[in-house]
Amino acid sequence: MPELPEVETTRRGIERSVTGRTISGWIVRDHRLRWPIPAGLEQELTGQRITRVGRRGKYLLIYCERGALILHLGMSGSLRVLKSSTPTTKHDHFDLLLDSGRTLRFNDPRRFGSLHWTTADPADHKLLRDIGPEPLEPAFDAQYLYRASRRRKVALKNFVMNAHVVVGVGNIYASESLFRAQLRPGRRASSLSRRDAGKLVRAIKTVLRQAIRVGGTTLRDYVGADGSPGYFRQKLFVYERAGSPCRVCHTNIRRVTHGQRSTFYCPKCQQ
DNA sequence: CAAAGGTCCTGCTCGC
DNA sequence: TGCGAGCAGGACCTTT
Repeated sequence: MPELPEVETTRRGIERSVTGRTISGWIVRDHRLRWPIPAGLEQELTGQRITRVGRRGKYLLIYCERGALILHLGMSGSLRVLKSSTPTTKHDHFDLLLDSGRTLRFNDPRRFGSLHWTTADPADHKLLRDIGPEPLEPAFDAQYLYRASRRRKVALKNFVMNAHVVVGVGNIYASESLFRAQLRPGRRASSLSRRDAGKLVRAIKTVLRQAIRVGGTTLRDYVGADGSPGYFRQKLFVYERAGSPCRVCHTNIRRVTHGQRSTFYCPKCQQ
């Protein structure tokens, strides 16, 4: 999916168009997502003003006067700001109509996305309650990651992709961050030294920040709120580069599988 | 046919 | 023996 940089790009992309606007309508065309879109939201939402657009991990938070929408883009979801008269296409699941004559439209072919409504603090929601720190916040530091990795037998790659350890790092950025930190993805998490933990934390922060700066990574479906792709794909060092020479040492990049997901690394740069 | 950016849930194993 | 945490695998989908 959309990993953290793509979700953050979407957040920034919709922020200006929706903040302060009043919701004038709600249309559900296909309620089938990871969980069915809650019924009765039209009553709930119509007439409310949107106060803020936030993000927690890969979840977008659309705060309204009397509650908040919690939206996940899943593997193939995208959220766009369009004129409400724009014709719909396949896999358009819902429209959040605004008093500006525009609409927030969610499209998701694979239906792994989700939408929840809460009148409580989203941080207390079941989906968000127990997840790890934000990778770009100071709380995510070498000491935290080092401690969290003690006695953990999983591969480092799976460890950093675990949302209970740190949020927002998915398959692309896990491989890219481990390359930048010069660490083998298949190593046991427990083998991290304090120094390695520091390198990995810095690598994750740098990679995510750089990706956000260029609007994320577009491989297939992903587009930002204005329909434009992200440009980080051109900056990838290892992801989807199996068989191609490493951009640093020219050794061929390898692809292996960890927990049914592809992992890419340079056998020379990453030890 | 395989694989594609996510993550929740289940059931098993391991170690205290 | 019992318990909880950690871990692997399955499940959910459509498209290329």
